[in-house]
Amino acid sequence: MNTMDARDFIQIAKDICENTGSRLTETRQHMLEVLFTVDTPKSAYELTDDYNRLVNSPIMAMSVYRILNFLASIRLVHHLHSINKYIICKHPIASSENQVPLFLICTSCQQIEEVAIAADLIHALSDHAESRGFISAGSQIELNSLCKKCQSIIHQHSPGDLNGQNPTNK
Amino acid sequence: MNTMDARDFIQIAKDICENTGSRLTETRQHMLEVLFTVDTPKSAYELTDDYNRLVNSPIMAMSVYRILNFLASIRLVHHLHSINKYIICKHPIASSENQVPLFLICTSCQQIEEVAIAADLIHALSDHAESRGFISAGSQIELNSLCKKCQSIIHQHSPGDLNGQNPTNK
DNA sequence: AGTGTAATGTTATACTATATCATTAGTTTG
DNA sequence: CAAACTAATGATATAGTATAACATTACACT
Repeated sequence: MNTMDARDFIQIAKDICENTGSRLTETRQHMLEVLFTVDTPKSAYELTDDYNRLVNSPIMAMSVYRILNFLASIRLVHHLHSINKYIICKHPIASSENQVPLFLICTSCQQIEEVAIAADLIHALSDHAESRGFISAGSQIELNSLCKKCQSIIHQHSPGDLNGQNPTNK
Repeated sequence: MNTMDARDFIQIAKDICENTGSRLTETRQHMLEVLFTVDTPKSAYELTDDYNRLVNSPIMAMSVYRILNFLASIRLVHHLHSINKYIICKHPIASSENQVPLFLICTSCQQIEEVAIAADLIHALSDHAESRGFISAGSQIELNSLCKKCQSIIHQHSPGDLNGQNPTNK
């Protein structure tokens, strides 16, 4: 399905930048490569470490934030709010079509699946919004879930508590 | 629509606590009253200030986090990840029914509307999850939107940019 | 009253994010 | 080509968010 390599991403990024008057600088390009390599949600500081491990000229967190914001603005990176981490966009093409990213986030092991779904599927939701006077502004949807692996693990240990909502202080 | 007052919330909280072996302490109760009073999404530190303004015996942020986590675990408080703020649950009854909270978040003024929607409406989404081996774990859905007021304001100033995704560094 | 546990107090610290100003690197224009 | 302009990054400081760890208090149950 996802047969794109890092070069494809960089080419797409270049195209977007040309169309918007921004530039795909060396650091931005390196960051894309790092994101493509790690391919798992990471915090900005984790990405700073990854960058400095994988790229010769070091970078600071401040710059990483700026670059992540930039890459998110051209929709090549997603910020997953519910776990506060960043991940490369798996379907950069879909942005031109009528699609919305759906993120399945395993609340146990934080494995992610990004699925591009038809925007129609959230029409029922945006209808609710409109009935309240809101208009939906193309937000991604994050679905707390359990991946197959963690389903079986948790089933062994505590069948019944699938959402970690037990009242507790810890 | 929402005719509940603070006492109703506290009664519900008491019932939940009785059923789960936890306790609705004075601080927890006060926090519920504060949340009910402010009735707008606030950060944990903002709530700390509010609490200390409204309640006589002072509290520290550490305790606020613990109490917010507790109240979220019994679903009387929602943590809105996309803006990283907390708000009281407007539909505490719905938890027993087959409903899911949908949050309309105005990305401009951060006004919130909480709507309880039928869980069926997100079946199409959880079907996607299942096809990937994930099972959905009752997550809330946050929809970035624009409220009526901000729609007109933004329409006056920059028609066309409704989602703030312009590539930029600022 | 004594024991066990839940909840909070207290202090410290880790983690996340942005403000600000200086500098560099392209781009445009004369 | 040099001057002027703007985008992007470097560098430092600081704001804002969250949790760890241990002490203490309050309630619950024999």
